[in-house]
Amino acid sequence: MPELPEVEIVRQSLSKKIIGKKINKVLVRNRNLRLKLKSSFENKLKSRFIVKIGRFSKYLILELENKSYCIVHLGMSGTIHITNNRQKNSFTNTSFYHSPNLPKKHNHIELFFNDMKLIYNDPRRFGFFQLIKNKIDLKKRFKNFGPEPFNNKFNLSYLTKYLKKKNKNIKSFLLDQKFVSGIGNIYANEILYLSKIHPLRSAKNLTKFEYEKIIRNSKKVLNNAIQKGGSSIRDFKNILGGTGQFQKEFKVYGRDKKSCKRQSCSGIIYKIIQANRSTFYCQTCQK
DNA sequence: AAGAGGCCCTGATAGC
DNA sequence: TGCTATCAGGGCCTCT
Repeated sequence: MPELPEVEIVRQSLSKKIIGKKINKVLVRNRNLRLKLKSSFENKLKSRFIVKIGRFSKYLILELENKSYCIVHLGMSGTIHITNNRQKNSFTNTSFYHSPNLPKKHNHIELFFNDMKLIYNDPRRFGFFQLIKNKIDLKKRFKNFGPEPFNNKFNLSYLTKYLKKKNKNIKSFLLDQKFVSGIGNIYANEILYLSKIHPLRSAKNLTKFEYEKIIRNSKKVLNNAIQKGGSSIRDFKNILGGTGQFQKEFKVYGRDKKSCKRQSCSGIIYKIIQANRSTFYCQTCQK
């Protein structure tokens, strides 16, 4: 599911709900997430206050008042919901309460606050919670990650230096978190479309102008997606159970055999498999 | 040592 | 209807 924009939406909405609140109780139903939860997990969170909710790349970072952290990754199918914890299954948001998509299975972790609880649901269990004891370790955790597209470090000299010596296609690099953090399969496809670059092009052979387009369009696509509340193609829900709207703006993702949305282009969108992932591109305007 | 490929897991959908 | 196969937004590990 979640690439940087979706995680940012969760961060923003969660911030409004649980900052300053105390975790009264921690309930774990399934410890076998991508990272197995240790037996000390509950006690390290219990009675702690949440002072801030940050985000790096596709990771949520809950900061606690004792300067430790809880990293949350949503994997492919993870969602976080906030509900009223007084009445069982009574959701604060009525549209969610009536939603047929109300999750029942796979609620693996619950954090109880005074007036509400946070529920982590993840059918595929590719996501995880990870406790980090201090700021130094937090820094270490992300030391091998490339900059986010919004970071000034993601600039022309960085791209040139990084890509010129390597032999891979540009799509693979956009998905490579060591190169750039936060882009996943949907947005990689959309960025290359906007940049009119064929996904199979060798990264080192792109022109300076094309590197600049990638930098510009990475920011643009992710910012637009955040503004639209993220993309919901199957699993993604915000914390009240609502869907994002950016999927309506997809130019290529999921548009196999459909016509190119560029007015001046009469091309068709093709789907290929690249590094085990679906790639969508316009045969005509992406060169 | 970069790069390709397999794998973790469940659920939705397509095809027979 | 019910089976099997395929695919899904991520990232880590292994092998060459």
